[in-house]
Amino acid sequence: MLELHRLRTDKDAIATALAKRGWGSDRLVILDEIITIDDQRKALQTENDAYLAERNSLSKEIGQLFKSGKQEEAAAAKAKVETLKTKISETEAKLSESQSQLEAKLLDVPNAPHSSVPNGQSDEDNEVAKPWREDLPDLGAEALPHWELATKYNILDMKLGVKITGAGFPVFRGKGSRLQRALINFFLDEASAAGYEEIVPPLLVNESSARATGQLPDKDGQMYYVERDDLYLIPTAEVPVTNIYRDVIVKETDFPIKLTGYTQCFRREAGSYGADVKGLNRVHQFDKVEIVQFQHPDKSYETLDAMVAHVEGLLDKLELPYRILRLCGGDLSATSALTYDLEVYSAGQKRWLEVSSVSNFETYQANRLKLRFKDKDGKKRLAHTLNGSALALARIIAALLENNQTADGIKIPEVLQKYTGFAMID
RNA sequence: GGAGGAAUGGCAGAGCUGGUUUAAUGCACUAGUCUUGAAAACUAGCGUGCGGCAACGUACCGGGGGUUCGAAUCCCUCUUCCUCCGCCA
Repeated sequence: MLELHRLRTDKDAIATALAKRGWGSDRLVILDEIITIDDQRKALQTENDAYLAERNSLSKEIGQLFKSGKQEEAAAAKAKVETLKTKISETEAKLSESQSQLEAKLLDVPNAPHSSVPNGQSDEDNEVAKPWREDLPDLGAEALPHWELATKYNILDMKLGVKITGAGFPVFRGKGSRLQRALINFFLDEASAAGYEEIVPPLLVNESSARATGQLPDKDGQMYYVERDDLYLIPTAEVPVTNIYRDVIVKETDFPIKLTGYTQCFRREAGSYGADVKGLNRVHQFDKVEIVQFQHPDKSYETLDAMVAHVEGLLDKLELPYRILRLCGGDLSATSALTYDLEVYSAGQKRWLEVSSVSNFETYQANRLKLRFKDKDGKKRLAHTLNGSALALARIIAALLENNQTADGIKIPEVLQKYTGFAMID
């Protein structure tokens, strides 16, 4: 949620920023509507507070009158309070109505994109912030996509997943499973070495948590929901890990707070079709190591760069060709102010696969989380939150299989060999 | 799943036979005095949201609802924790 105060004082700048998301004047009227509702809300509260103050002081008087035995005067005062109570319930009803209107409207406003976010409608307008530094690998016409390699070496079985659960639930086996576990350990070790505290969080979260990180209400349909217990399966470790700091006021000196967590992730994602969703390209359950940081507002963009650099380091060590995209306004998620996507080139499918998304949410997420810090003057301010995948496994495996295929089998990158215990899938 | 007990400000902990509680007190924390420095002692400050330039007002004692002129305090309900029983990797 955008901060109301910022919206009131900096409306024009926010409107300009929202235009990058394709918001025209027809949609931007919501900003003025919000301010009008907020004005009403303030007036109602002032009115209601006055009634409450009067009731409180009358009630005290009544107490005194009873003590001194003045029953009749007490009865008269009671009658006065009685009429006040009707007014109070009226204004309170209006007040809560305008509060919920305000909140509903605020939830409809996405984050204001950062000044560097390019204009654009869709993923086709994303800007290549950093192209791959060399030529892309060309394995020729013989190169197989990962789903065929998986079958050839019996390391991944999508059909078995259909039998056990349904489409989009991969079953890894043998060296495929070992590779999966190796990648998780490699990513976690790298994150620890970079100063992130490792977290093992719950995989199911309650409604408050899903709301605080912004999955609810807008992405309701993307999460699996356990109705009987009113819990949601997490779509990313971001949700439980970030919620560690819900309703927390930290010290300024605590920054940066760096957390990492490996979890399985569950996404319903009403699928697309064809090659986009084939094999591991898009699945309902996948593994991901997430990195999360909470940072002082003055330093969050340095931190964003550092997080991107961390992910780049992982890809370099895995010897995978990648490029970095700066998402345009139309492709930016509602909560993000600036997002870099890292895409890996997968030589079997001859296409780029998104393996990481690193974002700065500025105060948008912290506002719902109520994650604050006390600054030097003792004033409470919202922190900036950032997160990124480091990395999502399924597509990394897809790219590793495709790019490293040889006539003798699939080569394991050197850095992973101490984790897998083998150098070749054959 | 069954029975009983509990939930108060960063922590500990009063209040809980309803009315100067605008929540005592201690610890921790912050600033100052003293000191060569530290400790101790002393002085002051020290929860959060909303409204207000401010004074101040208002709300919050696990969540929600109710009774009452008035609720931390009484009632209902939900959640969580503790003790005991049952089941269980």
